[in-house]
Amino acid sequence: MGESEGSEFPPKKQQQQSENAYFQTKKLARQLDFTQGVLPDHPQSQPSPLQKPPLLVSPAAAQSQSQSQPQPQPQPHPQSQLQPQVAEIQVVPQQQTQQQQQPVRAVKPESPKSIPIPNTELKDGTPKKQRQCNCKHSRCLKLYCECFASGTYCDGCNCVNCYNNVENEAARREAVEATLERNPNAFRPKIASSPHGTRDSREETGDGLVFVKHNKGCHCKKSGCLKKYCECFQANILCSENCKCMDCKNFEGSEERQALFHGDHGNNMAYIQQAANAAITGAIGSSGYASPPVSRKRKGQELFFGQTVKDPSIDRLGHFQQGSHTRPPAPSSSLPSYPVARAGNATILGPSKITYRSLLADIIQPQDLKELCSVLVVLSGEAAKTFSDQRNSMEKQVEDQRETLLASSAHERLQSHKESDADKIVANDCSSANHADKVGPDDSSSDGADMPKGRPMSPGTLELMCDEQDTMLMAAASPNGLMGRGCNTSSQLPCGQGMAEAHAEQERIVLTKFRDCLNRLITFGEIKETKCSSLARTELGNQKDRLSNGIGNTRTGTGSQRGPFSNGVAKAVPPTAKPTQMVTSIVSTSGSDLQKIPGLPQNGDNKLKS
DNA sequence: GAGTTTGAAACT
DNA sequence: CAGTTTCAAACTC
Ligand SMILES: [Zn+2]
Ligand SMILES: [Zn+2]
Ligand SMILES: [Zn+2]
Ligand SMILES: [Zn+2]
Ligand SMILES: [Zn+2]
Ligand SMILES: [Zn+2]
Repeated sequence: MGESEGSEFPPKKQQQQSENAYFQTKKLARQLDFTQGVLPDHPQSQPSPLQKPPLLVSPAAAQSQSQSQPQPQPQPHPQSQLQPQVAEIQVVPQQQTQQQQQPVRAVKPESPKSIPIPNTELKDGTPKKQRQCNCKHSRCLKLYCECFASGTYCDGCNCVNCYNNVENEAARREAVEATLERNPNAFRPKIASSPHGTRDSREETGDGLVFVKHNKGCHCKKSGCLKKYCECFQANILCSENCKCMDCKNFEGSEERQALFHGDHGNNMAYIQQAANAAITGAIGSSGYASPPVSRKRKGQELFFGQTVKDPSIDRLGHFQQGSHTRPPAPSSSLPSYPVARAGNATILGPSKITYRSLLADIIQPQDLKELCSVLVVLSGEAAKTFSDQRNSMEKQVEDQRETLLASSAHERLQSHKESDADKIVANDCSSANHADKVGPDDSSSDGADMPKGRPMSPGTLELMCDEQDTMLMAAASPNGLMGRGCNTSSQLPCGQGMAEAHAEQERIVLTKFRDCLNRLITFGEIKETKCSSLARTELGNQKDRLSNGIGNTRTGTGSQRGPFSNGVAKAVPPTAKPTQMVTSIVSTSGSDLQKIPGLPQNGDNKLKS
């Protein structure tokens, strides 16, 4: 019992310090419905394969701005796919490498285990649910919590003493701040993309593939990076030079790795696990961690692929090693890419030029809007329903509708990108990045910006979408039965009066939600502003210095070769992800810097009031 | 479902 | 920054 109790909890320890702004959210929807009260609750409606719900705004911005991009990622296409929860990953476009691997999807949203399904009726076939956490001691306010880490509220989770919800927004906000303080990129997407221009290694280039890498890399010791314990593996990406894993078998050309996918057992997880175990065991057996590492594996690789990996440098750990152990922050690599990126991504806002960009730019993405619309629709329907008829059965209907709506929107999204399962990739950059050249030491690498989902939308677009909203509303409503059931209640109400009231209620709810949303946006902007300014101050000095040499430094020139050895890119093939798609999706957005902002501010002074 | 393993995140 | 502890998921049985 102790723990479970919830409410009280000792929260404290960490929280003392934090204060800052925080936000991030992914799912707007959830937020919007601020209430679970209103909605029946089920969170899940997640239509998309993506993980959690949608978000509207992204906080990333703050981060992004802050750092320039340390990383090299030039890349062009920011994508929007979603990715697993991995922490940070970068994607680079590349050529195809392996075809075979695709079978497995990297991210699988669902866990095999039993999840309590909140929703009930999901059809089996389609999973829609987003994943639910089972946190017991973190209050879902630490990155340990997948929900929190992904910027979403817990919804339908099995957590104990959860504070990651609207009701505990204040606490959550603090936690976010603290988290960001610790790691400004904490909520960033884990993936970034970059063009990989060179095809050096791969002969098989197809085109358009994307190279993805985890920004921070993994540090696995016993999994061989062939189990989901490994974030790289889980994200379906190859380990890269950013990884500090031991005895890594998650690289291109790895026999063990190939064995896992061989065939396509796409779904057959059991098989994969087994194979992974065999691989791991085998390796260990023969050499133990430290031993003669390379032997088997490498050989195999060479044989199979010959050149690819080649000598480079795989150290005993199986990594590429560049210099020697520590990863060279790769000066070269980081810098270089910059230029490339630009080239590749023409669309990006001007990296080089410093143009003014609204702090709020790109925060709202198309999908977000859709989500918002969907949510509002649902709310509206629900309100109407509630108002007119409070029968229990209705809940179900609403839910279904909601699910449907979300699903459709997600579906759309997907279609445009084509699959999504893979990951969210982001490109980098952004905006603020302007300063180009900064190269950070390495780590921060990320920076670039990754966004989790989608593309940014301009204000104009947003406006346009408003109309669409109406349309969507109607369209969505009628077909699904919102009208038929929920809405219609209002419209069909016998008396006009009831209807009017119902409409009033609907309007109230919708507007309220929207207001909340805007407030959040405001808060986000404020935060971003703050960060920006401080950043600017901080970096001004540095920048100057760099400028002098900086740009000039192009060691990289084209980027084609970034590193000493083949560009450092990782090994790469994303099995699941489809390269092409990714690329496509990525493109559109260039400035993705924002992440989602979770927070909902409700307090501010300048916030909108209803 | 209980128990173990694992590596990220948090903490010191 | 390294070493340790905490945590929740992945995995095993
Ligand atoms: Zn949680
Ligand atoms: Zn949760
Ligand atoms: Zn929770
Ligand atoms: Zn790993
Ligand atoms: Zn790795
Ligand atoms: Zn690895």
